[in-house]
Amino acid sequence: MPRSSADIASRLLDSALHLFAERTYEGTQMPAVAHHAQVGVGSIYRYYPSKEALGNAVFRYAKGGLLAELTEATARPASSPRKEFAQIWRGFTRFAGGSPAAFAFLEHQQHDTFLDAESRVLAAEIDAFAADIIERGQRAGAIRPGDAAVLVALAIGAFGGLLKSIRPLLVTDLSPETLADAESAVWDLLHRKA
Amino acid sequence: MPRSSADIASRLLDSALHLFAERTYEGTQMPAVAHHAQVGVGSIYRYYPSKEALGNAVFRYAKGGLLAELTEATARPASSPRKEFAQIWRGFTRFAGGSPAAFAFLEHQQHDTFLDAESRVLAAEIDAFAADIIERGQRAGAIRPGDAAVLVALAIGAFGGLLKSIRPLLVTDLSPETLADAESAVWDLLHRKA
Amino acid sequence: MPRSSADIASRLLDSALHLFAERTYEGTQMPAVAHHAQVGVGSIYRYYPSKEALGNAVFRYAKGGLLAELTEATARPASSPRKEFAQIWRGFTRFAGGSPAAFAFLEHQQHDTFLDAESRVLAAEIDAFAADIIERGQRAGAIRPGDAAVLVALAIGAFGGLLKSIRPLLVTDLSPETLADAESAVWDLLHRKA
Amino acid sequence: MPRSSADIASRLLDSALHLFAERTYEGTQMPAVAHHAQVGVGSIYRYYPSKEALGNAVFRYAKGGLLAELTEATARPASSPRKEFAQIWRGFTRFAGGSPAAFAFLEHQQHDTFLDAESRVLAAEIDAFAADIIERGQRAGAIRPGDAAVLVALAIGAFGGLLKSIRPLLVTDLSPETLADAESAVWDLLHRKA
DNA sequence: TATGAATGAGGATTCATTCAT
DNA sequence: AATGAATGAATCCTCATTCAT
Repeated sequence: MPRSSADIASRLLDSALHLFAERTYEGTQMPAVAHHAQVGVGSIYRYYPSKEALGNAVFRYAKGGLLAELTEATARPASSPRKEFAQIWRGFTRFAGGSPAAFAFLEHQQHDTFLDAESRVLAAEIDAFAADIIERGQRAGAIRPGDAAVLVALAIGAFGGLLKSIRPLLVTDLSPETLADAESAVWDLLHRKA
Repeated sequence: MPRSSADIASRLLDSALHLFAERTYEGTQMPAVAHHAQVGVGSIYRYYPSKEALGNAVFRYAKGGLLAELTEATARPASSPRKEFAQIWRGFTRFAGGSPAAFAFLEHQQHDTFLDAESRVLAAEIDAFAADIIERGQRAGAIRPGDAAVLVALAIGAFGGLLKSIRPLLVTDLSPETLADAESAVWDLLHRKA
Repeated sequence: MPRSSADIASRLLDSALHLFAERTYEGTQMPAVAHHAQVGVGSIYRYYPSKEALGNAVFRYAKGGLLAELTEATARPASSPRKEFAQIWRGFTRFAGGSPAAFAFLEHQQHDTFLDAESRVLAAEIDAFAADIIERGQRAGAIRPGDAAVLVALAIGAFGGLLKSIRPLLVTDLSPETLADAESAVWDLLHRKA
Repeated sequence: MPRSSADIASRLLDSALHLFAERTYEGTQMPAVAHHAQVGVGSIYRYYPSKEALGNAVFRYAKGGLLAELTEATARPASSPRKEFAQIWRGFTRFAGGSPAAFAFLEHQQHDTFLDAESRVLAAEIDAFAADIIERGQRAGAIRPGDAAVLVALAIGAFGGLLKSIRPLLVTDLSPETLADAESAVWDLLHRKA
């Protein structure tokens, strides 16, 4: 089972993501990452110049994954705001189901200690993406008025809360009914009542 | 102005809370806590046997503060589930406004690394308290059916998201209108539609 | 035998000087310095922020010691250039005898890797001090003409070579006759022949 | 343009010499040597079993070069001790001019950490060669009496000091006059005065 | 034969904790 | 009781050396 360079780099990314998600960036030691990735400590530094760089790579990997999922989920035009919300919900669900660690890691609030400028830009992009959808819904009269950023925060917060409430953070452990109930609850949070 | 024991102990708690909220439990050094509390490093150990103990004390201090606020907010019986929700919302708002650091700290997901059994019990109590209120509302037909824990998670998550969206985490920076809008949005999340 | 702060700082300086002289700055490990000074590794960092800072402190300590010795040796005016040379020679001899490690360390050529600006200034001062004496001797007609810096380099180089030739670098191991012979040889190197 | 084995081995030697001279043996990394020699790191180990072995090879290469230069310079019998000294001086000058790095490297004092027995023998040979010349001069009454080793040390030290005083260590940067002046100064150091 | 990615022991530095004052 | 200097285990990172290609 020969390991290519890309292989090692990505295994390091995955290992770091898992450990950071579980025990915090600060609480994870480089040797632990190496061990989890089944690689020598020194090898980490061949791919990432420092722990901080690794932290940023992990952040961008996770955030980028979410962005990709959302982009894909909303690729085909939805026939109604409710449908578009369903697409988004599905994107989040798939992302959280496919990469629970990535979702958990992004939920952490302590990124400020190591994020660099580029990472912050990416984070802002996602926020803009989400705010844009909300604003379209508002113009269509389907979503309640008010600061789009606030509505985004409420909705994503709710989704995050839902995930946090289950251990380990596996959406797949939620029954389809529970998930559907949660979806309509969050839709009601956003929806403009008649 | 000699300082009483209780004085030092509580200043340490406050300082630790602030720093933990800002830079993570793992990312905060004991000397930093001592410095912030204007106390010698050695003194910390007269009040808290270890960093872990301090971390748990801080957690219980914060969680206990929230519980107290919620208990007080719901002290007088509410005339309707919507009113009771308003009480709860007010409790959260007051708590987050009065101790932003405490709220921020509780939002961190990484407590698992240092929480002891007693702290976990306290955390469970709050959850039970919240679930109980939801269940009462469900029995009264005012809150949508479904797993109460899930609804709690969604609502608290939404509130947390709202707070996270503003920097620094100061509810007091939100306009009364925004806050009111958010409150009804979250109520709609919980409310059983006709 | 309680150890004062100044005590530790200076013992660290001495230990580092000895080890740097013996095995190079690069070849000396911080734990070795700590061990030699009978101090914990961490303590080094209470007095010197980094190995580089320690290296510079050692350099300034050694160079400053030489400057002090030379200043003292030439404190009282000499009645002739030859007498002044004898004073200088005595200064070097006393310095090399009293702090063999300091002399040996200064003879190393590899300081460039860690010296900071302040250290370089000090080094330049000594050079100026020496050049000044040579120039006075030249004006008095006692020292051969030519670039003073070159003459300084030749004379100090000769003295350094003398020291290097004995192991361990102890001037005190040289017989008074040998030392006197060397002194007149170096004087002849400088002296203007009739 | 495939490179022969000897080619690689000698380029490694040159590169190592340059880097060792500039940044110390301890301060030079094997990858840096490989890079400078435009060779893969692994290749070093095909020619030199270890860094220590490379260090010794470099030392012997440099010291051997000096010995060769001196041997050649003194090949034809000199008509007087002063002429013989001129030959030696010329040998040193040519060596230092032709291989500044080699000369600089030999001036380092810290070889003790890695020199093996064979290298020490070679070093002793050079010393003997020089002492022998001095002793012949003494017997001829041209050089001052005293320990030959001490005189060698003084003279070579002076020459070394001269070189050190210029940056970068290039004899070729010294004017012919300065060089001639220095030569007679050092001769006066050795010369028996009437 | 030449390479350079992979390794892990070793080096500089940090920080929770102790203890003499 | 309060302090903060001292400590050394633990952390991040480097680099001599190996080995599969």
